[in-house]
Parts: sequence; C-alpha cells; structure tokens
Amino acid sequence: MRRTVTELKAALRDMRVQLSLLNHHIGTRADLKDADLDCLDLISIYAPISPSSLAKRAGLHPATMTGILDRLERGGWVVRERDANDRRAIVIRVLPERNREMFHLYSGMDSLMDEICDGYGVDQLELIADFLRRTTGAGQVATEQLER
Amino acid sequence: MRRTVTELKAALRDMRVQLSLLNHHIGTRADLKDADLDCLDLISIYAPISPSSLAKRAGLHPATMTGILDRLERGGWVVRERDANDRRAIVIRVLPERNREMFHLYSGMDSLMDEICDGYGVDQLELIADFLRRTTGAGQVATEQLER
DNA sequence: TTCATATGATACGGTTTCTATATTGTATGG
DNA sequence: CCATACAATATAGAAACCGTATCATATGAA
Repeated sequence: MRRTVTELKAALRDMRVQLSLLNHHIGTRADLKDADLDCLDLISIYAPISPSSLAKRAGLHPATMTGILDRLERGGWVVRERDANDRRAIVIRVLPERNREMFHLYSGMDSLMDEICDGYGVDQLELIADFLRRTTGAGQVATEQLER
Repeated sequence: MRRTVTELKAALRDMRVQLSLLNHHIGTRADLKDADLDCLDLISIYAPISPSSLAKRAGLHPATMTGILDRLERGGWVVRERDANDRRAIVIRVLPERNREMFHLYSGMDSLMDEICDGYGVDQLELIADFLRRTTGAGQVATEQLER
C-alpha cells in the first residue's frame, strides 16, 4: 500500500515533467514562452480575468504580466478590454481563432489520450478524473501554503 | 462516455497548470527558475546524463543548458564530473544534501496526496498510477511528433 | 602515425525578458 | 473636493537566452 502510493507519486512527477516538456514544444511551435502558455491556460480557465489577479495567481510580477500580455495580444491570442464598471481595470479575453490553432497543436496528444481512454469503462474514467481534480485541489492548497 | 473523456482531459489540463504553478512557487523558494527545476527533475530521472542530451530532451539550446547547469551547480544542486571514457563529455550528478531540502518544500503537497490516496484501495491506486504512466508515454510520443 | 573532420562543452555578444520603481489615470471615503 | 488607494503600464538596469565562435578531445582514413 505504502509502496503503491510512492509509485503513484513518482508516476505523477514523471507525468508533470513530460507534460511541461510537451507544452514547451507546443509553445516553441506557437512562438510562445512557457510562462505565456501557462498564462493562456489560466486565462481560459478563469476568464474574464484582470492582469493583476492573473499575476497573483501565476506568482508573477505585475510588470512581467504586462510583457506577457503584450506578447499574447501581439500574437492574436487574447485581447485587452476596459472594464465598464472600473475604468482602471482591464479584462482579458481569449480570441477563438488562434485557439483553434492551439487545438490543432494538441491534436496529437488528444488522439493518443482518446486511445488510452478507450481501454477504460465510464466508471473507471470518472474515478480517474475525480482523482485528478482532487490532486489539482491539493496543488492549490500546497501552493497557497507556500505563499505565506 | 464521450463527455466523460472530455471532462477527464479538462481535469488533466487543469492539473497540469496547477502543478506547474506549484513548481513555480517551489522554485521561487529555492531560488530556481522554472526551467531549472524541470531540468533538475529530468536529471534525477535520467542521471547520469550529459548536458547535451539533457538539452535535447528538454528542448533547449546547449548554451542555455550551460547557464542552467551553472546555476544548479552554484546552488549546490548538482555537480559536473568529467566522463572517464570521453574526456570532452560531462556527466551530471545530483547532490543528496539539497535534494532533501527540496523534499521538504514538497512536503505540503506530499501529505495532501497521502490524504487523497487514503481514500482509495490498492487496486484503485494501481489503476490510477497505470493511467498516469500511460499518459506520460502519450506525452513522450506527442512531443516526439512535434519535434519533426 | 598523422591529418581532417566531427563532437561536447563553454565563452562571447546582441537581443529579449524580467522586475523594482515611478508614473498615469481612475475610484473611493471623508 | 481632496487625499488616498488601486490598476495598469513605462522605464531602466540586471539577468537570461541563444546563434556563433572557440577549445579540447575523439574518430576515421590515408
């Protein structure tokens, strides 16, 4: 049991590294830095979101976020829009066009994942997905703990 | 079924982002760039390994790898040793001392993962670990596909 | 052996990115 | 209306990245 847990953690670490690597290569193809791609993911998860809260969430300096958003906007990945209620604030939106291009870059991984999932039943897939979501939650908590 | 697979993929993406974020914060604590930490992971997975093959694996320029290894060595994370057979070559080794420090930085996440795993049986944990390993394999294949 | 070529790692320099601080424009409370 | 706070960005100096050159070593052929 203990051994199984240890092996699972190792598998999780290996997977994290490999997915980072995959993202790095996808970023290279799309002419985006690793941090840019992470932010793009964060934006699509939390959109609409402001640059400042995005910077907090990503653990980056606000001025760094300005540079990242400049690149993302220049590349046509996102747009900045003024918040109607608070005109100091900006909300970031993803543009669907290049998002589709990104989708295509992930298509190789996507179909491989389809093949993997084919080998499981619905209940098993839900078990796994639930585990992944719990792990995400643990990651959030552990990250917050480190921020203090 | 199709919907379950889609949700699983979304959960996987969210988890990847969150783990990257956690790593970023851990890197900040340890005074390491994100890429440095990724390389440190790769080194512990594939050690002993040379700078050039590490650069290939990480998708980085050899000169960039020199800078990363300079930082890792300066910080006491790894050492460079000359290869006895090919004296042009260098092999990188991790130093156990600071590795323990790293272990401590991950301890928060580690115990949260223990709690999560407590809720599963051995057979379920093995099912999940196997899925993670398959996903890692898919990530490797997809990465290689992008390299051409 | 000796020489030409290939290879591994790093040095160097120009370009890009990061980040601390200052600045601008807007909101909010007194 | 004014003082203060806040969001975003401009600016500039430091750091990192990466194409190219360099140095040391290896390999293969004559």
